[in-house]
Amino acid sequence: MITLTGSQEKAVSHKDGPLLIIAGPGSGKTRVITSRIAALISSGVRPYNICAITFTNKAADAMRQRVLDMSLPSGTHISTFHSLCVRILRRYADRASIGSTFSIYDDADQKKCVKEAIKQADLDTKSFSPQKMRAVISRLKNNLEDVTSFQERSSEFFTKCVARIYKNYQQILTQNNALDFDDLLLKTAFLLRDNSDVRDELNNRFQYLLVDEYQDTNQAQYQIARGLSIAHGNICVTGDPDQSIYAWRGADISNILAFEKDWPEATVVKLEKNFRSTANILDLADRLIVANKQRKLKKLVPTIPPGRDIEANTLEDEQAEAEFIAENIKKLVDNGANLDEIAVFYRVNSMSRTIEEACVHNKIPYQIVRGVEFYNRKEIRDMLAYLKILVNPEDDVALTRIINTPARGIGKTSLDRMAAFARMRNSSLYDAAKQAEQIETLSKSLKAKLAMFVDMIERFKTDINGPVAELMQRVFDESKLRNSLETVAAEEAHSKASAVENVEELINSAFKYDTVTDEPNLADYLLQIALVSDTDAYDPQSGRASLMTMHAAKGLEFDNVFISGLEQGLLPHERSVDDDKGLEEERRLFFVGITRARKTLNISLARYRTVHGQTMRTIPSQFLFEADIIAEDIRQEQEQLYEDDFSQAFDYSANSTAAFSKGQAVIHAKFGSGRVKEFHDLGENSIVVVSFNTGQTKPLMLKYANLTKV
DNA sequence: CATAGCCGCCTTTTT
DNA sequence: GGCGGCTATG
Repeated sequence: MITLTGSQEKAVSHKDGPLLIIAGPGSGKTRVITSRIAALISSGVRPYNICAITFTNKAADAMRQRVLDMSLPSGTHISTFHSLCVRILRRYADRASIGSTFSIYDDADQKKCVKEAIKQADLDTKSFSPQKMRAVISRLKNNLEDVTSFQERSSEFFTKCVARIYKNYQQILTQNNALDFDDLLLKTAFLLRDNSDVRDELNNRFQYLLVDEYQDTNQAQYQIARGLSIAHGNICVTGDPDQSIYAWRGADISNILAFEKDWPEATVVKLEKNFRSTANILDLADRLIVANKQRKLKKLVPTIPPGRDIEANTLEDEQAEAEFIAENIKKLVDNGANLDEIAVFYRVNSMSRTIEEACVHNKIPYQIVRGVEFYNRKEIRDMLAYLKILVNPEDDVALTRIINTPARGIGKTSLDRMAAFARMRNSSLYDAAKQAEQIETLSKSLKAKLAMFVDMIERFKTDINGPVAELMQRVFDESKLRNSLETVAAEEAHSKASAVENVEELINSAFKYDTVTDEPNLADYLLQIALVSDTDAYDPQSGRASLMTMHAAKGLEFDNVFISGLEQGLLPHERSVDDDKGLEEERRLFFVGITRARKTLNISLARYRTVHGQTMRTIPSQFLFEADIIAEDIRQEQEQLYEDDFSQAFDYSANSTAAFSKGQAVIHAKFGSGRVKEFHDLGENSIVVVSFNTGQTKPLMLKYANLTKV
């Protein structure tokens, strides 16, 4: 039997009208949401009329499971914003002026299209890098700025160029009958804004709206939530401004701060008690987060005794750190801990490898919760491109990818000729392939090859309505993709997890989809899989330790947590420290990491770390000092180190030509030119701190840095 | 048209 | 250090 606190009770039983739940970490927020769904249902609301929106698929799955566990009648819509938008857009495709069989483009597809858009605008990809332009366009879309409004707003040369790229990019997407991730939100927001009948219909369909992690909604998501509840005002949002860690993706913390202004009659419930972590852990989290100025004052109220002290340790390098973590995991297990209850967090995915190796070495079973690595594999993308073209023949990106994969003698020249033909006819590449006979520039043998290709695709197409796994198996075999992957694998027998196995894993997941879906079909499967990331594969009962980024850790909790890499440049990350906003978000990220831990928290850093092939002396994270975590240990060590450095530097530089003096202009192979800011002479371990012209300041180990004096 | 080899580019976090 | 894309060669 679960007892609710007074404020939880209030949040659960609140019925009509807007409700804002400000909930700190570990406050039982998810339980409150599910209980609220139950309360709504028992008061007579049909599950069908309830819509709950979560931040990740993983969270949606967990909530669905909880609803099941409570034996509630099914029918409640539970999904992420993106999945909900896909459903809405498919249903109202004509109203939104999009084809109902649209492809969803991810980052890599987007980048290809942006590159093409830059070329079409006669701009060079050096001054306008596809990567950057992609990010700029993404940001514009998240802020609901469409091509027209951006064009009107741009007056300077640069922004005008961006506007042209944006326009071309959007045109390319339309031609391919494709939407990118951001379009899913933007098109839905505009659909709701511009069509009162659609809005009314959806308000009637979803009479109660719940949005979790509201602090991480961006402008587009905000407008969707508002549009979906404007008629009835039955919108319940939960969030914690201190856990906002997606501003880089357009998340707007003011959405939650302004909720009471949007809905003046809103009921506000605060859940401040923490039922998760020991008082020691919460103390630390509190000490850290008070440094943030952009926040509403809030204190974590512990309900659990102090427990174990927070551990903090400095290790020699990242291998030693990983080894240290692995050994401590072993100790925990020896003392009876369950591996499911152990997690290692880091700032960037690339740090997983060292820790993974240490786990292997120490025979610790582990699972890595990665971003999108699986779906970024070449063989997976190839396979999915085959499937996409079956559903959406307009998808030129998919067709370009597979028309000669595996090699079937249709090279770049032929593709260019087809593209010219397609442009003339204003048709797709696949259409050009179909009409190959009429393309005069193509040789006879090419026409035959294209006919065979088209024939194959058309044969696959007959099976798109029905179970997916079987079709995928066929495509894999008959396209000869399997064959070509096997050949490659045979040549390099030592290759990693084989490409064939990866595709088979994909087919397995499709088989699962077939079994749990009422009317499985390829179009539906592709839309679903486009929104799935590896992160969703996290299995809370795998019997293995979990390795993940702090972003991926959002919403999870573990008895024992390790946080690694507490170093300047890493946490806070160097790309985030330019302004206070970025720094505060990094602080919140660390806050999220800390508050995942129930019982023990183990923080670590390395003195030396090799990043991108450069071994560098690290500087302990400012957060350690701010939160007064390892005051003595590290502070003493730091002071000692710097004293040693300076005295030696003084002695050494007096009679050495190798020494770098302050202000010396230098050139570095990677970072370009800069000036020496500090020089710590430690013999062969000397460190030069250089402030580069790029604006970055880096401590470099002399023996690795390969610096040239100018 | 295919292949191999080289160059240059990027590398924060994710739906 | 890894990948995609480009170029030179067969």
